[in-house]
Amino acid sequence: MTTTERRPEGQEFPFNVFAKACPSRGTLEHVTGRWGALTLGSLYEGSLRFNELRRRVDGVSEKMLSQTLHALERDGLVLREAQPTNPPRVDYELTPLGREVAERLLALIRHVEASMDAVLQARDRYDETRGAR
Amino acid sequence: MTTTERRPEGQEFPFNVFAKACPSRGTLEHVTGRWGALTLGSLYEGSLRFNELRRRVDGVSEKMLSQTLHALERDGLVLREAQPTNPPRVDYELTPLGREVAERLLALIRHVEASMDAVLQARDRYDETRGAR
DNA sequence: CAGCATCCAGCTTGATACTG
DNA sequence: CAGTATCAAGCTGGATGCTG
Repeated sequence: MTTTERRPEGQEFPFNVFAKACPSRGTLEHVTGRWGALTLGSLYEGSLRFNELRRRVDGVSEKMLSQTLHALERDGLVLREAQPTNPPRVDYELTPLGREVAERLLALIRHVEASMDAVLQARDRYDETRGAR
Repeated sequence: MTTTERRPEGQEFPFNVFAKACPSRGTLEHVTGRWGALTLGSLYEGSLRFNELRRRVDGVSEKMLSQTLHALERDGLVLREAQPTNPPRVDYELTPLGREVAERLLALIRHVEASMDAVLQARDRYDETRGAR
């Protein structure tokens, strides 16, 4: 009856991203954040080394990539494998959980990419009608 | 042959979110941003007024919600319908395009929520092994 | 190669006050 | 109700320099 009810009966999740205090909101932000999304998307195609990732994710800084990878690793979405060689070699790959998440994420990304013509047209219309403000 | 090839043959999209300059990256950020995601998710269940949205999206400020709605409206994902009544009444709802995007987004959100037990366990493991640094 | 530590500019955000 | 305007503050994130 309350307005906070958000789940169909009998399928209640304990976690609700719409609630400020829910930890799922933090994980969603790691996943959908600017660099998190692109990192997961890149790793979906296979494991990559640090600097390979850096090149794939156009525009990411070393610091941000490192930070992003730590968050994703801590959340159990990315696996870090360091070879004790010289020079050092570290491979990053998705965990099974990371793969599931990345699949959904990529479905979203691909759909956004495929919608960009419509989006750009919508922007033009919007800017035209209210452009002069 | 180059490392920038990211699409299967014959199915090339003109927009690639992995490229820094691609406008799809901006739209993806509107969609997946902290408030964008929760706004789209809320509107998926039906049209809502400004302050209803504000209550649904726990923690959003007036300013951020307003800003978020503008971006989503401009991208053609949200429709703003203002009734010229007094007091004013404004309803926000998803466009067909917004609906398609929100569907993918919600699939992601639900999966993250459903994975939180595993995520929390992964965090515990991570903090335990490297916690003392 | 694969990072971490530090510094700091600037953008994002939240609070507050005000308008139609 | 449905916003806009303004301002301070804090966090994000880039540049730089250094380590193993």
